[in-house]
Amino acid sequence: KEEKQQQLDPNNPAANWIHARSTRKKRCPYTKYQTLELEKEFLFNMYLTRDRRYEVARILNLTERQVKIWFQNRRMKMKKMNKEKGNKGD
Amino acid sequence: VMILRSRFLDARRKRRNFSKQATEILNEYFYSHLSNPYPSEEAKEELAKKCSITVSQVSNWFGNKRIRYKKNIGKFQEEANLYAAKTAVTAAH
DNA sequence: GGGCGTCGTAAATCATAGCG
DNA sequence: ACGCTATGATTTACGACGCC
Repeated sequence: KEEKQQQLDPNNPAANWIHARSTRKKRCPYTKYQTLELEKEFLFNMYLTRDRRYEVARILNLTERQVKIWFQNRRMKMKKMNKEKGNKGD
Repeated sequence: VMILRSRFLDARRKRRNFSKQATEILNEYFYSHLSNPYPSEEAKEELAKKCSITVSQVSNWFGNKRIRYKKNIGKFQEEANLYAAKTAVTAAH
């Protein structure tokens, strides 16, 4: 394995679009249990109240921020699925 | 039965690689916009049409391409030169 | 003005198509 | 037939911006 962060030389056209988000938390896949419970909650309602968010986070051992973001992502996923559904049924 | 069930549940992941021609079109765009490989929504729609794939698939392709390119520029150098040359020839005519 | 909304994306990971 | 890697899709986590 090779290592690497190649230093982009100024000639490289790609020099500017590569920007590293240094302080971002690494993605960590949720367990089946966590995902299942989140899906159940989503089925109950797509938008969380502050109290529900607190409860769900506590029960699943996630932060409230993670739960909030999970719901945001889940709504985007639903929107995408509906859009593709617009074309025919196989 | 379990096999059929798993296939049904994971049907979304059923995929075929894109045609050689579609890949060609996407790569041409990518390498001719290397300084900013972020197609607008309209450009994505046009690429999708030309490649006979969906706009989401175009977005996925660019997302994967950008990250994989950046992770190992050396590995893509040959490909980059190939498309750069192709674009140059096209422009000349 | 803070907090949650969407939108587009990065990066990691998943699942498998396909090739040697 | 099989193992491996390339490839397309999905999953977390944010930044940027909007609205109330």
